Amino acid sequence: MPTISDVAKRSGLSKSTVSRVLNNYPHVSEEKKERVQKAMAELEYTPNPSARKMRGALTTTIGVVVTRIVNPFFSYLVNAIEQVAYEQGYQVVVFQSNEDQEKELSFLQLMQHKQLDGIIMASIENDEEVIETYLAYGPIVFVNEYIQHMNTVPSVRINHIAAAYEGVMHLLNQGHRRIAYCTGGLFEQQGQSDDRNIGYKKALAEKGIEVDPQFVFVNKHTIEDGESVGRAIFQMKEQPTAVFTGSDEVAAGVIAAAHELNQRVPEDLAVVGFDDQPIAKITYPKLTTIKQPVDDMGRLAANLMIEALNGTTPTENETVLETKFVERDTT
Amino acid sequence: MPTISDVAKRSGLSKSTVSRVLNNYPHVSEEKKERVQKAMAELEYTPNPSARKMRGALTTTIGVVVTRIVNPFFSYLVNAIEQVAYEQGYQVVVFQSNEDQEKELSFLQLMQHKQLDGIIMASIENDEEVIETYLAYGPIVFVNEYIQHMNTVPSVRINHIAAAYEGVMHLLNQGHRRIAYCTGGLFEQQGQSDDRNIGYKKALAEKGIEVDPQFVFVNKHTIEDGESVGRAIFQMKEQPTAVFTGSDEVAAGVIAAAHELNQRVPEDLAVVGFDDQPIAKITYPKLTTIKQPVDDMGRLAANLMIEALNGTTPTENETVLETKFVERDTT
DNA sequence: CTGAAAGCGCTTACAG
DNA sequence: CTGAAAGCGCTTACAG
Repeated sequence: MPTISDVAKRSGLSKSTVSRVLNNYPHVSEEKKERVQKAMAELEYTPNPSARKMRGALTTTIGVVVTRIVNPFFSYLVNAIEQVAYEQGYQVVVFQSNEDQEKELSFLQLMQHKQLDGIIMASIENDEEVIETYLAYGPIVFVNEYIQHMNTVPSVRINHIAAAYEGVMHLLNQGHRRIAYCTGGLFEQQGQSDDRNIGYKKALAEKGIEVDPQFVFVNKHTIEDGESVGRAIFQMKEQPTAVFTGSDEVAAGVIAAAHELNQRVPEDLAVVGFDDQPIAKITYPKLTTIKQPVDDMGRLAANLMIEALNGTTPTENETVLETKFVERDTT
Repeated sequence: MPTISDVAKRSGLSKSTVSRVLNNYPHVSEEKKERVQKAMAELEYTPNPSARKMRGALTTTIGVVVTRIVNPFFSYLVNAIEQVAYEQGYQVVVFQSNEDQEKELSFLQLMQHKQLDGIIMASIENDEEVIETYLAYGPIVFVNEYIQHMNTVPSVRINHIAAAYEGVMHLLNQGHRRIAYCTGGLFEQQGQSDDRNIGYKKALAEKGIEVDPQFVFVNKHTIEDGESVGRAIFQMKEQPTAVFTGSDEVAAGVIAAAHELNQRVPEDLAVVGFDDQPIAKITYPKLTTIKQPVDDMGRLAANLMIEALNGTTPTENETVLETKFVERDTT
């Protein structure tokens, strides 16, 4: 591997000068600049990133934390972030926390030694106080998740309350009164994860309907989870006539369970998904769902990060994107 | 950030000694070792990875190249690799090539400056000669894809020929004679990507059936691709009665098209997928497919890589895993 | 505009 | 068993 000294020797100039053209330092004469560039090309020289980092230079690497990359929502989000980052000359490295606080912490730590310039968090396991500590080492951007009232970190997200409200209200307007509800989190909790719950409760309350605890399913994420929810529903004495799920995958599982038990969707059970992933179009019937602008979210988060890295103070500290109710055939 | 000098000062020893305990160097007295460890703990010292890399030390980072992370096959593969790597103290960073040679090349280059210890390639865009060059900088392992007769790089894969043969033969045995075929690649080409084509042709040949070029769809990857394939099939004068697809996603798209056009699966068109991804269970009817042992593939590839990094010559240079034909309701 | 020198935080012969 | 010193490949004041 050729080093900066090799380039200096070959061009007959000093390492300082080579370094200056490498970093687009303004005051280098055109002539020497060309000599250096010629030498770099001939030697196929590429700077050693480790050496640069040690000098405190930027790494042009952005970290993205997600819970699980096999979740399509996250893989599409990462994809969008990567697109923007790549255009701007940044590399992105993806970290799976698996909802493990310790793991997430170890990723945050990578900023300390300049292995990462900044971190985009699409999931949050640690507390506000902990995360705040790492702000000293580089910018952090929240996307998808956020922490309420924490304005030291810019966030990009959707209005979960409104999205859930809209979905549930759609079912109510269709005449449904017994509406089951699935969430990936818990039903009684604090912070952002409670937003969809609030939307559900709000819609019900407006119609004077009380929440039936039996109809609430917590901690549901996968197709399998959805299947078991479906089976549970169809076994109930007083069955719900509709279910609002937290993700297209759970919804797809519910529909699969309906087929299994020879129940009709939407006649016996209406189903609303969340996300509008590709699978929403291959369930049968096709899934009514709430479209998240996942590409926009990723792109905006990436842009916010790059702005922060360039020292620009972000114009928006809290970007809330619109969701879109997509009516298909399961309602 | 505390440095090695801080630890040396605090423990009253030299940097050399600190470095030795850091690297588990054998000849350090128990007493000094403890003093160093105490100082490290008190200072919350963590070594600077950039400085270590510059000295040529391992980075304990493994790169994984895939075409697109939004492809579930790849996200599950990455997930499995990461699990093993994490247990062994390695970090993995994922690279999307988007089937771009240049991009892939830039990832390979990261080994040159020790940013990456080794690379697991789940997709291959560059030629054998190019890839071979980078072997000088670190180990490479192929998983999923491979290059025929290239025995300088260990590979983990399935027998694509046998898998496709089995799927097509299943249809033939059911009496189908007009069997369409979708591939993610081309139909006439060389190397590994041709393997499934060979299996298809072989099965047909055994029954004395000629390939109908009209029935061959190339370059199909997504659900949307599958839908257009389905529409094309149902428009044909002499329709195929079955289709063997290259992925569950394409198969799901075909099924969606069938629903749209009021055609029955499998009565009007039998469908076989490939991969056995989660979506295979939520199509209606449930998808008959070929299960790839994606977790095993990922785990084995990761283990091969770690062995290579530890200087062990791998026992197997070419690991071929079994696929499993999973009959559900679309055939 | 250009170069010599110091230093980033480590590791590793070389002595002892 | 332990330490002083050199060096990995860069960047950046400091002079000129």
